[in-house]
Parts: sequence; C-alpha cells; structure tokens
Amino acid sequence: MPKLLPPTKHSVHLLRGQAPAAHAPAPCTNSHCESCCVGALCLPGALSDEDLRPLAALSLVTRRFVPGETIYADGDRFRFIYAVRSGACKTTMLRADGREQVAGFHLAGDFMGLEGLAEGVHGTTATALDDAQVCLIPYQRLVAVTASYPNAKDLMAHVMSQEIVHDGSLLVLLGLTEAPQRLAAFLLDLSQRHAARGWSPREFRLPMSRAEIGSFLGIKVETVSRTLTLFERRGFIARRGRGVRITDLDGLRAAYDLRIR
Amino acid sequence: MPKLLPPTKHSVHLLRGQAPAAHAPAPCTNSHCESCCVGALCLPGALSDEDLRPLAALSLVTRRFVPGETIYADGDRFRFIYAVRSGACKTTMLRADGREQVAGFHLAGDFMGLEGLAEGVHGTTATALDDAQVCLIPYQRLVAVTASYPNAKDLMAHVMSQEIVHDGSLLVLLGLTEAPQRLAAFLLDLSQRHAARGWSPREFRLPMSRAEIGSFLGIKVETVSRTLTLFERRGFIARRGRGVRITDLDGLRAAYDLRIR
DNA sequence: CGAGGCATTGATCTCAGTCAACCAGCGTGG
DNA sequence: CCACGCTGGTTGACTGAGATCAATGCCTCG
Repeated sequence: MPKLLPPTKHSVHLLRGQAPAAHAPAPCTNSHCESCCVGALCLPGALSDEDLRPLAALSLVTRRFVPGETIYADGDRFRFIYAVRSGACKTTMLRADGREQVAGFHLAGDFMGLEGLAEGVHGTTATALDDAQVCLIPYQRLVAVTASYPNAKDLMAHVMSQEIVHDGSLLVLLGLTEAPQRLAAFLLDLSQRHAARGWSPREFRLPMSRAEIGSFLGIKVETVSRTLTLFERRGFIARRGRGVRITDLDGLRAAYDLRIR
Repeated sequence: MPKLLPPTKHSVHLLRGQAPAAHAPAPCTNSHCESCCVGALCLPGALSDEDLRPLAALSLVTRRFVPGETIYADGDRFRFIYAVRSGACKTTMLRADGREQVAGFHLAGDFMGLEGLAEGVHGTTATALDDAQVCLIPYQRLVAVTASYPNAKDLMAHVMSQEIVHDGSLLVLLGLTEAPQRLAAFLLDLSQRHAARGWSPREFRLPMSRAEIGSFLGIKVETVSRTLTLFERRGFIARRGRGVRITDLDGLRAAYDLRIR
C-alpha cells in the first residue's frame, strides 16, 4: 500500500488533544462588542473603536446552550439576530415527511436568523451542536442605533452580504454531482472558514454528526463514512472520530477540481 | 396506459401561445420606481408613495440585454445592485475545470449582485437568458438616499433578507438526494415565484436550458430530460419545449413529499 | 433549405443507496 | 467496578438510480 497513510498513534493523539481545546476561543464573559473575542470576525473588518461605541448601547445578552438545545425555532417571531460567540450550531428545516433537513452550519463569528427579517418570522430552527455561546442582538434596537450612527449603518448590509456570498458558494457546492466532490468541497469550505478565524485550516473538529453532514450534502451517512475513508486512503486526510486533519489540502482540491473561492 | 396523459394538440397550442406573451410584464419605458411595472415585486410590499419618493433621486438606468449577454462578471468591481425588470437571468461561477456552474436563476423583480457588497467585488457572473431589462441601482447613491430617509432605510435589509430566505430554501432543495425530488422542488419553487408575481403558477416558460437546470440541480441533462418525461407520464405536467404546465400541482408535491415553503 | 444547437431516448455501466452486521464509546444502573 | 444497552460510526454485499456513451429528432436561425 504505497499511498496509504493510516493515522499513527502519534497523529491520532495530536488530533484528539488539539482539536477542541487549542482552536476554540476562550469563553467570553463580557457582552459588549468591544471586548468580544469574536468581534473581528463577527463585525466586518474595518470598524474603528469609534464605530463600535454605539453598539455598546445595544446591551446585548449572551446565552449558553448545551448540545441539542434549540436557539430559536421555525415559526418563532423574529426579534433577534443571533451571533455565535463560541461553539457551533446548525440550522434546519422540517420536511413534509417529518425528517429534518440541515440548511447550514454556523461557527463562532457567524450570524443566524437573518432569514426572519423579511417575513418577521423565522423560517429555520437553530440548534446548538456543541456547548455554544450565542449573542442575542435585538433587531429593533439595532435599527435604532444604526439609524443615528452613519458609520455603523452599513453594518447590517455588510453582514447580510457576507451571508449571501457564503450561501452562493454553498449552492455551487451542492450543484456538484458526485459525493466525493461534495464532501471535499464541504471540507474545504470548513477549512477556509477556520482559516478566516485565524484557526488552523488543516486540523479541526467536525462539530456535527455524519448524519448531519449527509443531510446537508444530500448524501447518505454510509456514503459520508465511506468517502472519508477513501480520502484517508488517498492520503488527503487523517481522522479520529470527529477530528480531521487535512494532510494534503492541495491534493484534495486538485483531485476533485473544485474552486470554492 | 391508464394514467398516461400526453399533451394534446390543443394543450400544446395553449402552452405555446401563452407562455412568453401573457405572463411577461409589458416593457417598461420609465426608469423611476413609482411607475415601474415590477415595483411591487422589486420593493418590499408596504411602501407608500411617500417612501418611494426619495428613490426617484437615484436616477436609475435601465439597460436591455440580449440572451447570452453578460450583465456583470466575476471579478468586476461592485458598483450596482441589479434588479431584473423583465426577462430572466442566471448567475454562474466558473469551476476549476473551466465548466460553469449555475448558482441561481433570477426572474423579473429579483435582485442580483448583492454578493458583491461584502468584498467590493462580484463573485458571480450574471447573464441574460431572455431578452431582459435590468435596472442598475448605484449602490453609493442608494446608501446616501436611504441615510436621510428613515422609512426607506430598512429597504436593503428587507431585500437582502428575502434573498437569504430564498437561498436557504434552495439549499434545502439541493440537500434532497434523488433527482425527481430535486426537479420537482425546482419546478415548485419556480411555480411559487411565478405566483408571487401574480403570474400563473401552473403554466410558464422555463427560460433556461435543460443543461442549465442540470448544472444548478447537480444532475445531468439526460436525467433532467428523462425525469420531465416521467413527470409527464405520471400526469403531473404537460410540456412543449420550454413551456411547462403543471397539471397536478398537489400531486407533484405529494409524490415527492416536499415542503418548499 | 441546411446546419447547428438543444432535447429526447436507448443501452450499458458505475456509483451511491439499501439492508444488515459489527464495532467503539459512553452513560446508566446493578 | 463491570455489565448492559444505546447511539453514532464504519464496513460489507447487493441493488437500483443516475451517469455515460451514442444515436436520433426537433426547432431555430441564417
């Protein structure tokens, strides 16, 4: 087996030790944006302290959620925009047959619930995957604040545009026909999002189950599993449980000719 | 063949006659929002004339595009938000292997190019599918206008949220595993969007090629074709070329247990 | 009227879904 | 403390849906 690269005891140990501890930001105690550890991610880059000050008036609430706990539910009245401070969440929609369909995954620094704005009602259900801290931003108050501070006014548009950009690249991802392509694109998307947060793009924990990955990608659990083993045999990744190390990022990209920007 | 329902000469004729002519809005000659025929679609419902007035200051430009013509390209600097006034467009991304991947379809009343806001550069290419009229909204000027008119201020957020809602439902659509499910969901999505415009939800023209449908849905052209024939044999649809009539909307929905809201 | 693009259909083969067994980790409770 | 059962993950054998290859038909446009 020339190409085969099984995870050594050592690498496995690395995976387990690093994944959750080293990359997750330290818990935040303060609810104000100035001191929030995901601030730079959460808010579009070039905001000065000047711009941030009005946001202090929002008096944000940060809540903790345990894995599986619902953050907001489909049908709830839209009152807050939710910013993930730490941990990870999923948003889902219920299908007619009762099974849930994953609509997206959200890491620290991501927003959730923006879809509620248009109709005044949420159209998805958000659930914590990890122990997660989520910042509740009261929308009405945000509107009031941004109205009077011109510099902070583009904030929402910026944030929403980012969401649209990401959704777009996910739509392209899901337009791929073959399971390995989709899964590779999915891993690369996660990798890139980790990089954007200053975390390692090559080694991280998958906060979601195989079933959830499959639901999102439109492929079955077994195929997710098999394809991951395939990637491992090809030497693209090493893994241990939910920990993943991308050992050959370019190879992975090249093998499935993707370009998720 | 008990269930078989081939398109009669008569129904075919209906399809051809109605599809493009009856449903498309009449061409707009005026560039101001007050008199634009897609105004109610383009702008969130409850805007009064009062609210609309400031928008006149935008002095919008409407441009015509012929089928295949590029409206904006991946990499272009973000200057405009594009509102489709008539016709239909697609947005695409180029994959590494050079083939293009369809990221979305846009009907009259839809916006395009919102993804450019975040980075200041467009991340997709927009192309006309029909003869299309597109309204170019200069973003900087829009920001200036909305800054001084509080009622018009939520406009952007509203519009972007709608985009996010729709993207979300498309993500769910693409998370479906089987080709007939996806195609059914796709048709129902189109149907619903037609209904939202006051057009017939049961009879319309597909402005895109089978290949483009396939690219978007992640299935091959042949499968698109075969699945459409399947739908026809089951009595769910009738079709002639790019014209479609949904003869059994509930049946289509029920058979593939979807609930695209 | 002919050419070329688009759509449909058929035959074959491959990949992913299905069904089922098995394993590892974990919390519960004896 | 270990036995137990449960959930989540992996693997195998088989089947079926969809991709591929190829041919034909249809419509549009020059």
